[in-house]
Amino acid sequence: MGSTQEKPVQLLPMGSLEAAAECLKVMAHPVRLRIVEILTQAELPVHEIANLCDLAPHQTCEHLRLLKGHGLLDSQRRGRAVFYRIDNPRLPMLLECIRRTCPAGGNESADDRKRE
Amino acid sequence: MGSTQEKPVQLLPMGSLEAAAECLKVMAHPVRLRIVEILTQAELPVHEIANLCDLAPHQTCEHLRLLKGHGLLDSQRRGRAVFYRIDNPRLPMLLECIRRTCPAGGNESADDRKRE
DNA sequence: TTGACAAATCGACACATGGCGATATATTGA
DNA sequence: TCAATATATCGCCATGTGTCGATTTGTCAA
Repeated sequence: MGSTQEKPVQLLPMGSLEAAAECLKVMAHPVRLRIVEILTQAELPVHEIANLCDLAPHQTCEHLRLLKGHGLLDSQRRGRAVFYRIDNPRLPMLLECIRRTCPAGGNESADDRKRE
Repeated sequence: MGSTQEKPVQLLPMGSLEAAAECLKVMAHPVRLRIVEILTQAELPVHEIANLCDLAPHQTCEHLRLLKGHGLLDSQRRGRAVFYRIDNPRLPMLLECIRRTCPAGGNESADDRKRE
């Protein structure tokens, strides 16, 4: 230890890892992954998101609030509906990363599954 | 609902999202991100990893055990040392995703980020 | 104004998790 | 055998998180 010979190891600053961990922590939930996946493709109001996720509206709200509270989503009210959209470039990239590392490749739609 | 105008929404099967969330949950920790980052570049014994992470050996063990328990790492004993290495293709890709979405681009090491 | 709908918030609970000290196991060399 | 090094595990406690029911706020139409 403490050798003068530094290893050719290039490491990210700890602050970046902490920020990334924070983001991953928020995203480490199947429903929130689904929400972000949906919002990648469309800007939608809460009750539509809840519908697509098969989730109670007020639970959907809590997930959305958490995501927005971490600067991952943005919202805008139109009439009585509030539309959410993605507000962080890390999210689409993370989703792409997940798609590419899914067992089946993840590029195909869900039609080869019985559900949904 | 039931409109004839359905959106071409392609969603991953829920099982894939649950598996991905599980993986993200394990990786949502700055130290474990650091460990995986290190192991991306070299196969190392526990005490070296602990050293690079500035962490107590037995804490390093716990992180390694958690990662291994989820099939993300593999280990091999050589003498009295146990070497760990990455055993899941999702990890390098996740790290790459993090590097590319870091504020500064994340390609440079921490020591040449003094100015600007 | 009232009523209906949409979204958000609050309080409480069970449960999981991280961090820590202490201890246990495994391997090597004397 | 024993001691030293290297890993691994255990028990405890404080904290964080997910989930739920109930309630509140905001908006529109009549």
